[in-house]
Amino acid sequence: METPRRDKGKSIIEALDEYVVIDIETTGLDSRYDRIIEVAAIKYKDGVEAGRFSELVKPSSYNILFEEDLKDETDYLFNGKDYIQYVDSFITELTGITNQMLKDARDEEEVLSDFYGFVGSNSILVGYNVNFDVNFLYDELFEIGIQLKNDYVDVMRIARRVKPSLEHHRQRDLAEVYGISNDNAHRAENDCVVCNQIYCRLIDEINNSGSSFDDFKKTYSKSHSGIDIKSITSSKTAFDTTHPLYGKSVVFTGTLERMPRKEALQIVADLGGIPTDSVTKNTNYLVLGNNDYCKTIKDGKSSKQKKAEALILKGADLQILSESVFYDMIESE
DNA sequence: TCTCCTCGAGATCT
DNA sequence: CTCGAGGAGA
Repeated sequence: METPRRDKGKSIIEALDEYVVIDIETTGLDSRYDRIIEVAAIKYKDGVEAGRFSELVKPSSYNILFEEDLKDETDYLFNGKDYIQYVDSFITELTGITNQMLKDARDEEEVLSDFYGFVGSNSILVGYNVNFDVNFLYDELFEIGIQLKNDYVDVMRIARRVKPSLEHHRQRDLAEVYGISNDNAHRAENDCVVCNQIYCRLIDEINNSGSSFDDFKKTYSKSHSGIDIKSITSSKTAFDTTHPLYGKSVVFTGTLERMPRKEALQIVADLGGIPTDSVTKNTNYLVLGNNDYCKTIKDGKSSKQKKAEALILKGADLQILSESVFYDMIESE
């Protein structure tokens, strides 16, 4: 069971003059199972670098290999008892980071604590598909008692809008388009430098296009669903931690009878729950409103409900509630 | 037109 | 996750 990322910062579109570019390398793509192996952050102020942090990370967990798994191309360590592996050969190939390098690195608690100290709690983070990095960092910082709340600018999001004709919008593609050298790709510090150059070039391009960056921002402003889920936060600081909705991720489907969805989401937040708008493995409750009006739903079940039912079959910690049960829950405070 | 809600398709991070 | 397209209702 996982806990939702409470109070995680939100994705914003901004042309900042003060920010921190971040990048991490990890043992894989899945923040539930993989670990951070390198972190980097570079501060910029008014177009000038104002500090740099870059360090390898020794993960808190590793694989133990059996004798028969010791292939020539596999990079492993022998600690006197077991053959251990932080990273597999794919990651070593991709990043150039070896098990030997990680063995000599500081523990993740120390590095991440220093990293957060460098970045600060009020800075705005900039990165490429930076939600990936923020999720890993949120989870690993949370383990050492730090909550990462910084808002972040995803350069990839801007790149897609500025260069819609490009076939791909990977960091390396944008680097190529702008003629930015990318020799040390997939080392965190290098990727920060490259990401920053792409960010600056994109901003230049927007400002030179005849309209302002504010105009550019407006093309995002009308939120897609009508509800900006991240803007729903609780004004309270203390919660009843025994309330059934406390710490739970809640999703609504359909139209509620008694109140607009936005109001219901606000109530969830005020009870210490986490308002969410899509069903994932992290979802704890799905509240069913009325879907009668919606012709696209043929068999009476929304896609959210179907997804939730599938997750429940797989043993997820998720309950489907009727609207009235939801009202009972919020009134039993 | 604006608000609130839906589905489906398509990328990127290591 | 993000975005585009579209229904329903006021």
